[in-house]
Amino acid sequence: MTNETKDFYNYQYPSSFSLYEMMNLPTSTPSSYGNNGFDPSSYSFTDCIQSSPVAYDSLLQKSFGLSPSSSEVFNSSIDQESKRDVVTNEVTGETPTRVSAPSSSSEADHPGEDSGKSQRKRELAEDGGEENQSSKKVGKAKKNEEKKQREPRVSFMTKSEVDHLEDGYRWRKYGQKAVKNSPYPRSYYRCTTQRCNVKKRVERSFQDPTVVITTYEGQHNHPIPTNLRGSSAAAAMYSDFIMTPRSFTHDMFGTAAYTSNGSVEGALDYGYGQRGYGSVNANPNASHQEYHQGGEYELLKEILPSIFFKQEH
DNA sequence: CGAATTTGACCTGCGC
DNA sequence: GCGCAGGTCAAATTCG
Repeated sequence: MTNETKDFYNYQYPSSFSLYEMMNLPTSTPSSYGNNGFDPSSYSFTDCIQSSPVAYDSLLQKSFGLSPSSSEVFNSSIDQESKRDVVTNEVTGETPTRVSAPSSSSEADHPGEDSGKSQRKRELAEDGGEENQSSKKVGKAKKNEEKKQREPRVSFMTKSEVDHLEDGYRWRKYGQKAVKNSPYPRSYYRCTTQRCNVKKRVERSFQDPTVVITTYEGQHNHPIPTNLRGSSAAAAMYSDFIMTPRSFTHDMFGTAAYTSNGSVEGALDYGYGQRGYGSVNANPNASHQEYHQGGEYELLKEILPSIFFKQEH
């Protein structure tokens, strides 16, 4: 694996939480998350697992009717700023590598920057450049102020023939860029709902063109548009969705299904129709729901409405 | 005709 | 400071 490849994976999948936390097991590196007081073991999948204390493969089986041997497992992660520079290459299982926040996250670094940016651009056009310097300075000052915030990101890989998988939300494409060292472009989408600034990037893996890498950024603040709920079936028809937290994949499947290039294959029904905003999840424990408000768990529910949070009985 | 997509230009951060 | 790469804008174009 080349360095670029490693960078690629490190960028896409900075580890955010480990299997140990997810499974509520003791971890030897508890200090990893102590920087900002954010304890991922209190959020993310930990409680998902806790609320349904089964092994991941059992989770797959019970929740999705999948067996590890029949669904292809790739990676996903929840990206949290405080943990961004603690990175393990879960794909290769290589030694942890320190990776600084990538420049590609520049926009993510400055949510809400868009308006200022576009305003600046408009000013440039309208003023004929006379106010260029001042407007640039304003932009920079504004940037610094807003630099702290960064939307959490979740990325995962999906085996699919279509680039843009239907996930129940409405997206507007606002850009496309060629990706270095990849023949496949990266597409940029923004949620079309007003005041919802969730974005997602979609690109095809240059290593495995059958794999689509989707990165979500931010949290939806609205329900899924109801008139789209049925349409996801089409995407599910020819996509094998794989939802595997990055560390999860490595730690668990590194010794199990994931090792020998390990794949766990199968189709997964998106089933968005079951989902309601903030109301549907796999966790029958109401207190958990409250507990997760605003955490990664919520984010996951928003982003993956039916993958992990749907249970049919 | 409005909404969505395309695409070239532009902006920003980072590494050298 | 410069060049590169990622990310965004917005006019033009296409689509339904």
